[in-house]
Amino acid sequence: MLSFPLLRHAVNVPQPTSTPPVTGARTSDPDASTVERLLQAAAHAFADKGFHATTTRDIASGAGLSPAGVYVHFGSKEELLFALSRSGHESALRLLRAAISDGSTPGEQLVAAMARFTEWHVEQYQVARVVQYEHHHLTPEHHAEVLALRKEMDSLVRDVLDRGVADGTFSVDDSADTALALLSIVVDVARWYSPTIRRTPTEIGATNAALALRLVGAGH
Amino acid sequence: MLSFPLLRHAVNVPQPTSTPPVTGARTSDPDASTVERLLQAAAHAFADKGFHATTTRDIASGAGLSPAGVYVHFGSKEELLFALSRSGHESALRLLRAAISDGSTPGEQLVAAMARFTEWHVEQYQVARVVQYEHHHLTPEHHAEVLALRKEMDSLVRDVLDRGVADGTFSVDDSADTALALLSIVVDVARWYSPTIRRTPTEIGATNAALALRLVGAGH
DNA sequence: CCTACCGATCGGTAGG
DNA sequence: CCTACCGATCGGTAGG
Repeated sequence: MLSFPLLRHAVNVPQPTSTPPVTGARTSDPDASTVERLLQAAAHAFADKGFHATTTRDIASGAGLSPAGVYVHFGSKEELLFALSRSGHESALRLLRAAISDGSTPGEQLVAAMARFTEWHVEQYQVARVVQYEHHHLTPEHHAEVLALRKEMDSLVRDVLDRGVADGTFSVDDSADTALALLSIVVDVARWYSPTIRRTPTEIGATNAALALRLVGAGH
Repeated sequence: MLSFPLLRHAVNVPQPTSTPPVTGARTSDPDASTVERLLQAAAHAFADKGFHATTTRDIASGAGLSPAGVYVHFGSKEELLFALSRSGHESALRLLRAAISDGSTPGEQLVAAMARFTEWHVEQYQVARVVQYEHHHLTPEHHAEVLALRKEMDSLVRDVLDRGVADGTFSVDDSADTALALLSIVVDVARWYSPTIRRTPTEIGATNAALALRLVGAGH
């Protein structure tokens, strides 16, 4: 299991100092494993230019490798996208599940899910962009695998809404429509966010959590 | 001024019958002008595969032209994207302004803006996808021109919110954050919508308008 | 608006 | 994991 999408943790690990200095266009952490560097460089490039506009040479040089270096670790450019997309979806799903299990009421669960999922979209906005906007470029088989994970995210949110309606804390017209709108607010962060924006992940997460409570009629 | 982004109107115009039958991969209305057919074919292809994955040959054949036919009307692939993106932004802006001027109260204006802008994203989802997700591929000069139009859309929505707060019908914590969330709900339609979805544009528009009222504390 | 074409680039492979 | 390379494709142009 790749730890890559949760770089916040990896960054706090003690750093070996035996690595040669970074040269050229390398954009990824020189202390990470080669596969992790490739995934990081791919996330960077795919988020910035999109899958098709990114060349395997961009990714290779971003990871500090020769043009053919990608093919030592991945069979094709699409397989690299798949590895990145799948691990990104799995991280997001774990995060959502953890946030929901932290809350003891539907209101707390909704707030935790919106805040933490939003924070992830900000902190991992390059991975999030690939997760949300590049999965169409996968092969049909790989796409199907990722779509199953996406449906699971949707269900998790809808289930929180249904529990809140059942216990009377939420009031929504249609839980599927409302879940989609909640996810729209979060997913769209990956579109508009840029590192030049001053607001912190926590602030953006708190804003989206408050908006979510309004949307389910529990905003006061 | 191109009428292209409002095809609903063009389709109701009487059709001349002197046009030769459609052959090959043509995807656009054979009765439209060549420039309009190129813009239609480009919207189709850019929305489906993205700017970089689309070849000028895809667009040319979609419009019923030879591979070099694009360059009779546009200097480059990017100029074609710019023409499409600009006319799409202008249509969207006109639509938003018209919807807002139709309402006499902030509540009516918000409902009209959300419903009609959402309907546009559904009915013109290919143009909307290009408008919302492909503008990064423009040259810096063209990008700046389009960003000005995007800021104007944002201001229109924020102004409705501010008027509703001023007259006491809305209650929002921060009008900029709330305007962004409202636009997220609309823009995200271009991501998730597909023609296989059964709900009509009117239904989706009404749903988003109702969600918007909840978000501004006027949902009951 | 088309045919024919060019230079550049790209994904991927051979063979160390 | 690299050097060297190949076949295919692409954006764009010449010259009708």
